Amino acid sequence: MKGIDQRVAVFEAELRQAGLRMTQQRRLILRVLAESDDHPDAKGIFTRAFAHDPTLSLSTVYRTMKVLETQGAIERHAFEDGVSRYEHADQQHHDHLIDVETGKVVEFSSPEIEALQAKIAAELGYEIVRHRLELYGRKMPAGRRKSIKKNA
Amino acid sequence: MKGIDQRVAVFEAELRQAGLRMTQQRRLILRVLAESDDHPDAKGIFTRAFAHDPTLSLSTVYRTMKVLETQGAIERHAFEDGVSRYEHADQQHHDHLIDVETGKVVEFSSPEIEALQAKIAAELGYEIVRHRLELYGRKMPAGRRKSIKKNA
DNA sequence: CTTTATTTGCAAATGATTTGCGATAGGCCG
DNA sequence: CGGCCTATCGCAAATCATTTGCAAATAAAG
Repeated sequence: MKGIDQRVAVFEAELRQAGLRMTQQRRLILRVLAESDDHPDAKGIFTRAFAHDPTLSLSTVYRTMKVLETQGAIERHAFEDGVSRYEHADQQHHDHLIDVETGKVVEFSSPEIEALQAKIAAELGYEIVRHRLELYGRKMPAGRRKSIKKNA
Repeated sequence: MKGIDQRVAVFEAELRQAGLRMTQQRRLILRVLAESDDHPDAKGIFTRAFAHDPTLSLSTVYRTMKVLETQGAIERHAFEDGVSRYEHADQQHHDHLIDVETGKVVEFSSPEIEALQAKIAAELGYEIVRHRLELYGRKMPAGRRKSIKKNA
């Protein structure tokens, strides 16, 4: 858990510059987010934050998420379950692999896939603005990790 | 518009075999779907079908879509706007490119990307069950279709 | 410490999708 | 063809996640 205070400070500066305020609840939510290494949804964030401040309301969480997203401090994702999940944006771009059994989210990135996407879009006459790539998978029995053969 | 009746007949057989019934509304919705080459949502399907049968209800559309999906007759997608969109499933696998300006959906498929996905998943110890790949793009001025350079 | 515009909490409003229930109608039998 | 039985339908009410109106609370600036 290092760097959280700095991150909060940076965000506060951005807020100020946008004419917004750094409130107790925003500070708290920011902290909860920085301490999370998973992809919690609004209710999850609310629950964790509520433990520190029982006066916090769920709508404040939603409103704060929107502000954070607008400021580029977090990223919002909507996986198959439909709800919005969030993660702080201080990391490089990546996509997600979701374990269909446990719901666990694994991050990965592939320049090759990105390049292919750009190529495909270009062939169709488009340039990519953004994309969404989610793999839903099941853990393989350890041992045949390297065989990517056609035994699907 | 050919083959629709056959498609409906095939589906009717599948239904029967599952102990379900082929009703007027299911027939109608199936027809509307077969005649659509876009990716309509429940409301859109309802509107088109309602024009042929003003007694149809929206809940019936939702219920029917679930049945159709369970029977494997259609595929359901949820793009960024959140609503479920449907398309008939009698075509080979493909992904989607959504025009961010017009909302138009273009279909494409890329064996290379599929292969890369499988490879990445395998490296992480997973085998892919399914995936979701959506490109959100903007139409390029015709002329530089082939240049996929770094002029983003 | 006062002022003032931003935020908050709460409750009510949305919007998409689902569901309970009584009425309707397919599919099957005779 | 006439009925029976259960699947399905239409409708209204219920969910669920998320948003919003409004009055009270509170940052931030002077």
